[in-house]
This record gives sequence, C-alpha cells and structure tokens, in this order.
Amino acid sequence: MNKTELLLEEFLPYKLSYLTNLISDDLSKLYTDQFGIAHTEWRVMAVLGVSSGVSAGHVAKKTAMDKVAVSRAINNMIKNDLIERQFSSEDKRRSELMLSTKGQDVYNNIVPLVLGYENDILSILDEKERASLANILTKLTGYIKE
Amino acid sequence: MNKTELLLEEFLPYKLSYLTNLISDDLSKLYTDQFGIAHTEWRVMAVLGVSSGVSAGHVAKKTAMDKVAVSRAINNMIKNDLIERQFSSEDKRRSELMLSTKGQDVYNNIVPLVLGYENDILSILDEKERASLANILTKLTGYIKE
DNA sequence: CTACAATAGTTACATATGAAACTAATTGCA
DNA sequence: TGCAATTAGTTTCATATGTAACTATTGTAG
Repeated sequence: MNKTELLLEEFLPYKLSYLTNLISDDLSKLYTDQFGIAHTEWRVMAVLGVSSGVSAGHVAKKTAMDKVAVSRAINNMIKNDLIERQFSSEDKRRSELMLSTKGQDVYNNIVPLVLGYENDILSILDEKERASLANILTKLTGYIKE
Repeated sequence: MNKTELLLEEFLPYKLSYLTNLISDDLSKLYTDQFGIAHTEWRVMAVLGVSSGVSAGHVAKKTAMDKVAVSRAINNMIKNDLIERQFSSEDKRRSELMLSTKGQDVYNNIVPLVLGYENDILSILDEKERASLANILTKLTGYIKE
C-alpha cells in the first residue's frame, strides 16, 4: 500500500534534510566562531588533514564540492596562510596542496571538537542503532549513485 | 575507545550531508525541470498542499526555512499564479495563503513523482530497516533540538 | 488613552553559490 | 610533428541566501 498523500513530517528527504541542516549549523559554529573557517574551507581542510599533496580536483571529489567552490576556498585559505600550494613538475596544471603549519594547527584544534560533537549526538543511539544507521546511509547512497 | 582521527567517509555529518544532497538534487530535477518550481517554492507548496489558509510564518516553521526565504518564494509564486493570498480581517499583518487552481494542479502532479522517488529509494531497504531509519532520524533530530 | 514592546512580513545589502566561458597545459592520434 | 580534444584550475556573471534594518499593525503597561 503506497502513500498518495505527502506529509513533510514523514517524508524521508525532508527528514534527512532537516536533520542534516541542524547538524551542519551546529558544526559550523565550532569552526566558524572559534577559527573563522568557512564551511567550504573546513571541508577542504578535512581532506588535506588526512591526505597531503593532493590536487584541487582530488579535494573536489572527496568533498563532493564543485571545482569552482574548491578553487575559491583554496585561494582564500592560501591568502590566510592555512594552505601551501605548489604545482606539479610533471604536470604544471595540477596543484599539490598541503596544510601550512598554521593550517595543521587549526586542523588539530578542530578535529577533536567535531569528533566530540559526533560522539555527543551518537550517544543517544545504542551500538546496534549506530551500526544500522551507518549501514543504511551507505546502502542508500550506493543505490542512488546507481 | 573514541576516534581521534577524522575520516570523512566515516564521519556521520558528512555521510548524512552527502546523501541529503544526492536526494535533494534528484528531487529538484522532478519539480524544477518539469514545472519550473524552485526548491524553496516546492517546500512552500508542500505545506499549502495539506494546510490551506495558513500564514507565511506558519509555512516558515513547517519548512524550517527563514521568513525572508518564505516571503520571497511566496511573492514569486503569487506572480506566477501558483498561490493566492489575502490578509486576515482580524489581523491585517497576517497572510492567508492557498494554492491557486493552477498551483493545486501543479502540486497534484508533483506529489506522485516525489512519493514515487521516495518509494524507489526505500525499495532497497527492508521493512525493518525503514522503520529503524525513521526512528533513528527522529531520535537524533529530537536530541539535537534539545 | 498613549507610548512602548512585540509581531508579520518586506526590503536592502552583503556574501555565497553554480553554470558557463575562459586560460594554460597536456594528451592523443592523423 | 601538429592540431583537435581533454584536463586543471580560474574568472565572470547571474542567482540564491542570510542578516539586519525597515514598515505596518497589534498588544500591553502605565
């Protein structure tokens, strides 16, 4: 028996989007208020924190941001001494990005905050629910991406 | 044992946001491409589709949009004959909104499309997983809103 | 009553975002 | 080779969004 009526409160895309926005707002407080890092910049930073030397294109793929947004974030972060960039000697188009000392320091400060936040919200779920959530999100994501 | 390292792929806020964006992009294709309805406008429409005569403020609460966005969407939709507005006789500030005949017609066309989409993506989950997902999202949302 | 606070909605401005066109470098293949 | 197609990243422009200030109306304390 399929639904024929649309109630936002019970509509999965709406519920997902609502929760995502709540979390996203909370998180951005953590890095924007205290470190002046914009949302897009944080995502770039999160990639460079684990994989140094990668290109802007790689960052775009990892963050699911478009290349324009990534380009802007990167140039801004370079201006603010958070990132260092060189261009590959084999392919002068390709950038090689890494966090600067300052960037690494900011990153080291933010990571525990955001992990702490994740930990906090996951605390109302039991072990089984957490696993189930992760599993379901992965399943849905995989399916939608075809 | 808490994590001390941040891997985007395993970070709940990221996973949620990623999936939400995929779904949101798919959905917006359904109403933007075929009906020229913008994302914010669709959310307004979704509220008016089930509760007619409500105010802009009410729509804002239901959709979790801010009042400026709602105001803009409404005025645009009025311009496009999707919505009719009168102002309450008791309180001349408060608007009373309803879908126009055209708006109702567009709504009637979109609802089955978005419900069909929801149905489609939920099809890879079994009954238990669906219930679990709904339950967990509600739990998390409730907790974060305090 | 009157004046001040609160509320509904709009406008203005500043910033963010996305699509498309562009530059520069590299690759591929006739 | 050498020229078209591809790729990495940037710039431009048009649109979207959020914050704060504003208008109009209603509520309320004195």
